[in-house]
Amino acid sequence: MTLLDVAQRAGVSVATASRVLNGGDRVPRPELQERVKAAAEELGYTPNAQAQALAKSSTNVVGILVHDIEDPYFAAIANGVMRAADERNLLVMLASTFRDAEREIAYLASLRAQRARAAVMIGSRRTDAESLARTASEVGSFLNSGAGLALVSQSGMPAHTIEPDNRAGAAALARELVGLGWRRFAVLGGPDTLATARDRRDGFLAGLADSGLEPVAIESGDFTRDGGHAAIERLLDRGVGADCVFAVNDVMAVGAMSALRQRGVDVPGQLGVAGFDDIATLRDVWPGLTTVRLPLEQMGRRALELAIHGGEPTTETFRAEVVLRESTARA
Amino acid sequence: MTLLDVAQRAGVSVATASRVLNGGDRVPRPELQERVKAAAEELGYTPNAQAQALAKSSTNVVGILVHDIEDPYFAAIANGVMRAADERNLLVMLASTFRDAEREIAYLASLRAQRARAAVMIGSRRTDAESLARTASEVGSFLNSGAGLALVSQSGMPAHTIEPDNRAGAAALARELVGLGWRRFAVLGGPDTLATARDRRDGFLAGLADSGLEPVAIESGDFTRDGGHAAIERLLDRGVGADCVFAVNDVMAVGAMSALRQRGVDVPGQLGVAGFDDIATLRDVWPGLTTVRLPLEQMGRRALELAIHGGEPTTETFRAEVVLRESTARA
DNA sequence: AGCGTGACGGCAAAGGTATTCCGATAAGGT
DNA sequence: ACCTTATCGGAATACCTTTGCCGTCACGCT
Repeated sequence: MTLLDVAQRAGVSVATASRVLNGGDRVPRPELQERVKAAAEELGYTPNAQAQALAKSSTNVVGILVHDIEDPYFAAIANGVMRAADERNLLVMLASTFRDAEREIAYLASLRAQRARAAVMIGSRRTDAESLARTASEVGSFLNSGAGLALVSQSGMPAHTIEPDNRAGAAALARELVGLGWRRFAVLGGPDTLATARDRRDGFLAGLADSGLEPVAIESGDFTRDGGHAAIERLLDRGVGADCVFAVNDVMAVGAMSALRQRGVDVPGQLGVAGFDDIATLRDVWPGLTTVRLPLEQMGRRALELAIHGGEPTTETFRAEVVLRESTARA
Repeated sequence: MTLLDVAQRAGVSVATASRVLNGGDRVPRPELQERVKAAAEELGYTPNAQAQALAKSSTNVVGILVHDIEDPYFAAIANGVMRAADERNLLVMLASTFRDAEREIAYLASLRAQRARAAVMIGSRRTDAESLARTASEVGSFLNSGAGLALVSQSGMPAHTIEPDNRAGAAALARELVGLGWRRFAVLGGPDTLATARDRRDGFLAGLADSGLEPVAIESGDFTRDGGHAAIERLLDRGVGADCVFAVNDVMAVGAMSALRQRGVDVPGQLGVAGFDDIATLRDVWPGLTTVRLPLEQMGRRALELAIHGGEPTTETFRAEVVLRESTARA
């Protein structure tokens, strides 16, 4: 089961066997190749990846860190990373941090211990100063170990960064909605510590400001389906007279639509609803959700490319595109 | 950066350093522990996981194989596996096979090369004889290497198996629907090579047969949203007079509902729709989708437990539970 | 014929850690 | 005071592969 067994059975040295099976720079005589390959086949030999990694001091493992793999947003980006990894014959270690900064740091350390070639961290950066500092420290160690790193939606670290243009996308959405005739907007924001949520909210506000408008209400909630559900209920209870509501991501928007349905509020008849992300799984909800599309898979692909390529830290911005559907149609 | 560096800085041997950092059976004198820990801290030492694995000839890596991580069905199960892995301090290598049997086999071989402690394969078994045989062969090698293995929805291999009770769940759904007053059923089946799709279809037919009913039509399509969309269109074009349609999974059902909406067919007024899986992300579609709930996360958890526990091959069946919602409500 | 050159196989070291075994030291018992 | 035993640190070895280097052999050229 070891290379030695193969070599002995083929009647050659381990060096020769290794050279045959690796197809490296030096290739043994055809006859020996035959013998070694046959021996490996008969014995069902599988190289020990750990030993290879140790000998070569490099691996073909890359890591992906997501907050929650069940969230379709992360799944879509991770999918892009995995496709790119597959094309390069890289193995993927994927960790779900369950939105816990400690786990994120611990996993990054594990990846370093594994001598991973590169890692991609997906998720919104937090603005909580202390955990940010500890993450930054671990990121520094990781990069110091010689591995590549790319961040998605998480700038401020000395690594490659993929940044969706949340502000511009949200601003464009605001302008489109105003163009449709909506005027009295409410915003369902996320936690203030999530930069993504903030950027989208602020971008939307900026877009409104272009038309001299201000939102009639801003309500914050979790960045999840239930967060959107709860936030809109609070909004309705407060009785602000909005005619259109913008949720900073699709799952919040869907949660909000569900609450509206329970309360008998017609969408878009009584209230328009818009989201952000254009999650594929949610494209069939009714009424179709107006949203802002992000090229999630492509962002994942590119993140992996940057991570394994290394080099000077780069920031690449991906444009977002407004998608108008029935949930904001005007009569 | 190696253990030797730490040992030298602490003025002890590598053996002692290893013993301190690992907390094995023998524990050095407290004073030395202090010194070693301090040295490790100052140097920012990270053990080389490859070298550890080589020395111990065992790893703390487990693998997950899914067909498509973007499919919420797989994501939910994988999530359960990852939670269980996290609790046991295991690292997860996740591979998306993109529904390609070759990739699946190759990944399993990679996992073997990595000396993974265990693997969980999620996805419907195929009934294609040839690829089944090759998979079985690789599964045999994998188990032979001493690693654990559990399969979800994929019986017929000599490994632990987690089996959702597709037949019973579909049959129960059929009986409930009949109880509601539906009579003329159509079935949107999946590819015939997918055992999951077949079992659900056959279970549904058996449930109908209990009431002496037969479906008015069976139409097969891809196991995806688009598959459901296309299948129902073919059904409508053929003009079969169904009053209720059962799709063998939720994403197909949602695709079908979308097509019905485009064609102006009211759900459930003109046609009832039911699915299978109770995907969390789709619980907010409207009208609410009648479906059969599977404890997906729990199945994932259990799969990991069985995989790392090893022992004699077991089969555990998880019960499914009918969830009635608006998509099959009778006026 | 002699020498240089190139090709090719094998030996051995390196890569970092866990662990067995041995020697030394200290403690406890008679 | 001497012997036994327990304890603990360290040297050495095993884990498996890759790869630099050396020796050999054959071939071609002068």
